[in-house]
Amino acid sequence: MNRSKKKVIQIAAAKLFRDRGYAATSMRDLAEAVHLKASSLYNHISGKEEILKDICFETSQRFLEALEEVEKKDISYSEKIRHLIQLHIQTAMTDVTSITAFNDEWRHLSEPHLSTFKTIRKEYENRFRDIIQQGMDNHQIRNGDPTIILYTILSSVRWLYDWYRPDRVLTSSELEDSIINILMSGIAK
Amino acid sequence: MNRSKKKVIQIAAAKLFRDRGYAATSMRDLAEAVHLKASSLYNHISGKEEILKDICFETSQRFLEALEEVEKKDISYSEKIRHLIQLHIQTAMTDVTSITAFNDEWRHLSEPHLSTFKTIRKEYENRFRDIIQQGMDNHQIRNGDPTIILYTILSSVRWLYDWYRPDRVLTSSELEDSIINILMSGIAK
DNA sequence: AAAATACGAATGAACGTTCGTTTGTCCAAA
DNA sequence: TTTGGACAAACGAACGTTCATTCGTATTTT
Repeated sequence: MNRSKKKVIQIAAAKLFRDRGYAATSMRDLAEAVHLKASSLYNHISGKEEILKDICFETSQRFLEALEEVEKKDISYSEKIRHLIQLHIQTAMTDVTSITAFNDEWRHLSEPHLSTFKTIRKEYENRFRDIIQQGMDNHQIRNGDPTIILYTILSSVRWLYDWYRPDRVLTSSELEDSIINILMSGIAK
Repeated sequence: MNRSKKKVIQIAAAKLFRDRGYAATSMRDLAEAVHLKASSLYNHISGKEEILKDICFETSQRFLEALEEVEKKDISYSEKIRHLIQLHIQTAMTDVTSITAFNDEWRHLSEPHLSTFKTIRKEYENRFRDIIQQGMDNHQIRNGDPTIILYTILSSVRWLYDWYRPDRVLTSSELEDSIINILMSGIAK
């Protein structure tokens, strides 16, 4: 039944990890956030790192699945890139918490999870970069170093989870359009 | 006399803060990095947070001074923005370490430093945003939400200090040109 | 229906470890 | 002779985690 309690802990943890970072979040902090004592947490999870591990791998799983779908779509390469940018923006806004772990806190994983995560992340980047490269080969994307383009895209949306809170006046699609427009067409007139 | 020793500690600390984060860096780790014992550090610094504080405020000081210079320059607004992007790229590459503290680890500051830092940072952002706004008013920059543009620019270079190491094949000016080109003109053909 | 059993969930107390920091001592340079 | 720097030892506090126990609620046995 109560599979939900683990999820509750995970979500509260993701929120704390975002606000204070993994290392600066104590199990007692986390316990308080879910109205428990620290010791009670261990009825639901096996340890602090398990939480981080679960968040990281669930998020990477979601990104990989979404990438897979984009790859399969029968659309132009620049349209695929558009979709992927959209994916990152959407994820940053709908899943404000997990993104932090995925982007920043994964380095606190210990082996063997750390290596596994790095491999998965590297694979995601490679496949994203392939799409950029193909976009260049097909004259849909301006020539340049695909790695620089990749990382610039990936990090250009990193401010969203520091900044974006669901109660903003800006709708998500306005944000989406603006950012995609900057990355695709630049800010200069 | 030995003001230099404090600087050595500060630089080693910045490096560790970048690699492991402030909270996950112990004074014993730091001591080892400068070939001292933990207790000896206190002959040169007053505590862990002082290091972080110094890094954060020295870096913000440098950014503010550079901004000031750009503001004074008699060039177009899009050229000013170009200069500011350049500033962030250059800083990320020449001062790989401090940037982390300035971008990520400042939140571990405690009051009153935290509030002071936030204020300074906010001021920097406001003046940067003003330049973007003026660029729009003078039809040099595409219309849009200046805040979105600001944060997209600021975070689009965030990958550099995770990724860039001085021993790369890519020269800094190649990197500069590429990133500025993406932000100013976009990636689409 | 009542009694016995099993189990999930929560807790306080305590564990060993590591944290940042302080203290007192020693030595070398000035 | 003074002073600055390095160090070992020790400090209380906080860390993640374990453990024995308790409570309430199902499930099974009588």
